[in-house]
Amino acid sequence: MSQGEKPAYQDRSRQTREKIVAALDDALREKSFDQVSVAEIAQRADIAVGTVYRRFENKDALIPVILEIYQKRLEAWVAGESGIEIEPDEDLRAVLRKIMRKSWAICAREAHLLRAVHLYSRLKPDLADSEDWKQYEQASAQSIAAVINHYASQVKRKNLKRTSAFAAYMFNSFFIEKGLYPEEAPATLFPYSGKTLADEFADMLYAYLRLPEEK
Amino acid sequence: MSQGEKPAYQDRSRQTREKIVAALDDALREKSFDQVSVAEIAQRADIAVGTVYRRFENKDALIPVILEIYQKRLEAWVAGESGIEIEPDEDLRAVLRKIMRKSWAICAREAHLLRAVHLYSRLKPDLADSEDWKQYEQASAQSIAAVINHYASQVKRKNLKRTSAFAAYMFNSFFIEKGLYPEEAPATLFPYSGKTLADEFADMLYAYLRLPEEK
Amino acid sequence: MSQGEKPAYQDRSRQTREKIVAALDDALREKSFDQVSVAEIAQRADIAVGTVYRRFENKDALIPVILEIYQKRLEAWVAGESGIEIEPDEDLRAVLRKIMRKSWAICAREAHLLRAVHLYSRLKPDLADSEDWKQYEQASAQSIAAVINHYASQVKRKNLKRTSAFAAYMFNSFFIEKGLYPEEAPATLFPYSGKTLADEFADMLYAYLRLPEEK
Amino acid sequence: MSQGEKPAYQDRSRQTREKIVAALDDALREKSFDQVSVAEIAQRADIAVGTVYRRFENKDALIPVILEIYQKRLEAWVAGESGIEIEPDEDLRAVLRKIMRKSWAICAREAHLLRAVHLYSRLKPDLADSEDWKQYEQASAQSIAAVINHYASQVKRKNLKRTSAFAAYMFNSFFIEKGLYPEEAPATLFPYSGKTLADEFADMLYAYLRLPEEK
DNA sequence: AATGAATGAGACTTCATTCAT
DNA sequence: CATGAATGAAGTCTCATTCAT
Repeated sequence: MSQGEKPAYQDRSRQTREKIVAALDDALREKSFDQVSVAEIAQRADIAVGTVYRRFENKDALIPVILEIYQKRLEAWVAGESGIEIEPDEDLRAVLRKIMRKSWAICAREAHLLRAVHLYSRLKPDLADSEDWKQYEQASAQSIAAVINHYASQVKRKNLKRTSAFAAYMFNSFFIEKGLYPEEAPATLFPYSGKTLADEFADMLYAYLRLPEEK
Repeated sequence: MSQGEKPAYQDRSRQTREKIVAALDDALREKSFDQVSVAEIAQRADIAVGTVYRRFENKDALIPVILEIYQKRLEAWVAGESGIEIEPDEDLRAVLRKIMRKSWAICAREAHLLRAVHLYSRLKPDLADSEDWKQYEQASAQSIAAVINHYASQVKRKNLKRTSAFAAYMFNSFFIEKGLYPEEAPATLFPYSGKTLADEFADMLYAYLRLPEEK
Repeated sequence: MSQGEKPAYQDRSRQTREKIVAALDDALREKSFDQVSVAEIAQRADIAVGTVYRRFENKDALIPVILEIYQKRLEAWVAGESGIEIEPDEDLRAVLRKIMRKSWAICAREAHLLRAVHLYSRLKPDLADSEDWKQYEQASAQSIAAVINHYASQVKRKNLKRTSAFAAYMFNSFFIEKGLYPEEAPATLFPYSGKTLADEFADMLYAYLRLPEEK
Repeated sequence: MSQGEKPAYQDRSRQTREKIVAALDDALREKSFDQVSVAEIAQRADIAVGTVYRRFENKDALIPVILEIYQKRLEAWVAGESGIEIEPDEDLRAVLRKIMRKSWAICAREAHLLRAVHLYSRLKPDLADSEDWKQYEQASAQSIAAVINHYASQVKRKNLKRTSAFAAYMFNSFFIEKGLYPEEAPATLFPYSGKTLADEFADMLYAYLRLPEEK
C-alpha cells in the first residue's frame, strides 16, 4: 500500500482497487496521466467517482500504483519466460547484448506505465519523491553493477563503483527516450529499434567497460 | 517571429514582448510550462492578461519562444567565450572531452528552458511537433556527425552513418536526464556532474567509436 | 432529452434540470439568450456553474430546451382550455378568426421563449439549424394547410399548395413581429392587439383565400 | 449626425467617417453587427481603433449610421431608376403589384443593412429606441396610407385609418422575415421569391382592402 | 487628429474533490 | 461501503474601451 492510499480491509475493497488499477492501466495506453480525469478512470472501472476517493486520498495517490503495476508485470514476465541464461564461458559483449535485448523487450511492452511515472516525476518533482520510482531505478543499477562485478576480469576500468554508476545512468537514459517516447526527438535521430538498437547500446557499453581510464 | 505570434510594429510592442519573454523565462525556473498560467505570466511581466494575447495568439504560441530564448542565450554565450579550439594534432578522445564539457556547461546553464520544451513535447506531442525543437536536435546530430567524419581515420566502426546517428541519440539522451532533471532518477544514479560527468560520457563515446562492429 | 444534453439518472438530477430550466425561463423574460451568462443562470437557479455543465454540454445545448419549455406550456394550456371547436356549418371567416385569436393568445403568453429561439436562429443560423424550431414552424404550416383543405370549397384560389404555403408564411410573420416584439417597430405601426389584431389578420387571410388568381 | 456620434468639423474627419461607414457596410454583408468587432471595422477602414472612437462615442453609436446608409442608398436608387409610375386609370391590384415588386427589389438589395438594424433593435430595445428606425417604418406606413387613400373608391373597408395601419404592419412584417432572413424559417415555408412572392403579397393586400368589414 | 498598444472585466469551460443519499 | 450529483476555484480567451505617443 503506497502513500495516500487507504487500507482495504474487505474483499470488496480489494476488488474495487483492482478495477481502478486496471482502468488506469488501460487509460494510460492512450493518454498521459494528466489527461486522464478521475471521472474517466471511474467510468472505465465501472464504479463511481466517489469510490475512487474512498480508496485513494487524491489523484496523485494513483501514481505509486502505476509503478506497482509495472513491477508486477515485470515479475510475472520474468517468472514466465526463461530469464537471461549466461553460459559459463560466455563473452561479456554477448552477455550485454542479451541483457539489452531483454531489457528493451520489457521496456517496450509496458512503456505506457513507465512513461506515466517518468512524466509525473518531471512535472511534480516535489510531490513525487516517489521513493518507489527511485528504488526501481536503483534496482536496475544494482543489476548492472552485478554484471560488471561478475565480469570484472574483462573490465579494464579501475574505479568499478563509478563505472557501474555511470553505466547504470546511461542504461536508464538510453531506455527512457527511445523506449518511452519513440516518436519524439531525440529518439527519432536513430531510426532503428528492437535488436539493432539493443545491440548498438550493448556495444557502446561494452566498449566503455573495455576502455582503460586515462592516466 | 514564430508561429502564432503576432507582429510588433512599435517599439513599445517590442518592449512588451520582452517583458513577456522575461516573465516566462523566470517562471520556468520554478514550474513547468503547464503549471504557469497566462495570468501568472502577465503578473510577472506587470502587464494585463489581454496584452499577452495581443502578442501571442494563444498560450501554446509561447512554446517556440522558449526555444528562441535558449538559442539567443546559446549564441551570446558562444560569442562571448572562446569556442572549442581543436589543435591540429589533437587526439579524438581529447576532442570529445572538450565538446562534452562545453555542451554540459551550456546545457546546465539554461536547463529550465530546455526542460520546458522537452516536457511540452512529451505532454502534447501532436501540437508540439514544434519543428524548431526537432531542428535543434538535428543540428546537434549534425555536429556530432561532423566530428566523427573529421576523425574518420580513428573511428573503427564501418557504418559511419548509423554510428553517427546512434552517437547523436546517446548524446542527447545523456544530456536530457542528467541536464534537465538533475535531481531526479536516473540522474541521481551517477552522483557526479561537471567535468567528471562530461569526461565519462566522452570516454564512453570514444570507446564506442573505437570498437569495430562484430563480424 | 435534446442534443447536447446529458442524461439524468437520479431524481436529484431532474430537480436540478428543472431549476436550470426555470432559471433560464426567468432570465429570458428580461434579456436575450446572448445576454444571459451561464453564471447568471446558475445564480438564478441557486446552483454552481459546474452543475449547469453537468447537465448540458455547453451553453448552446440550452437552446433546444427553450423550445421544449414552450411546447410543454402549449400542451398544458391546450389541455386545460377548451380547444378550437368548429361547428359543422361554420363559416371559413369565423373559423379563421377563432384560430387567430387562439394562436395570438398562445403566442403572447410565452413570447419570451419564442423570442429567444427566434433571435438565436437569426444570430447563429449555422449552429441553430435547430431542427426543433423548423419542425415547429412546419407544424404550424401543416395546420394552416389542413384548414384550407378542409374548406377547399370556399377557397377560390386554385393552386392550393402554393396558397397554403404563402398563408403559412404570412401567419408566422404576422405573429413574429407583433407577438415577439410588441414594443418595437413595425409592431407599433398597428396600435391594437388581442382580438382586434387577430380578427384583422383573419380577415386578411380570408380575403386572400377568396380572391381568385388573376388569369 | 445621430446620437453618440461626434461632430466632424474638418474635411479629414469627414473622410474618416466615410471610411468607417463603408467598412461597416462591407462587414455587415458577412456577419451580424454583434459579430463585427470594432477592431475589424477599423482594419477594414484602414484606420486605427482609436480613430473610430474619435468619431463615435461607442460601438452602439454606429447603429444609427447603418440606417443612414440604407436611406442614402434608397434615395440614390429611387432617384436613379424611374420611380413607380401609376397610369391614371390603373387598377389597384396592378398598382399594389408594382409597389410590392419595387419594394422587394430595394429590400433584397440592402438586406444586410436592414437586418443589422432590425436585429439590434431586438437585442437591445432599451438603447435602440433608435428614433430613426421608427421614423423609417412610419415613413413606409405613410406611403401605404397614401396609396390607400388615393384608391379609396376601390377600398371596401370603412375604417381607413385602421386599415392603413394594419396594411402597413403587414407590409413590414412581410418583408422582414422573407427579406432579411431568406434562409431561415418561416421564410423557407414559402419557397418562392422575386415577382412571385411580391405578387402574392400584393394579392393578399388587395383582397384585404376589397373585403368589407363584418357588421 | 490619428495611432494602436494596453487594459481588464467577464464569458465559457474543466475537473479534482466533497457530501448527501 | 458505494454512488454520482454538486461544487467552485482556476484556466483560457475575447473585445469594447482607454490613453500615451
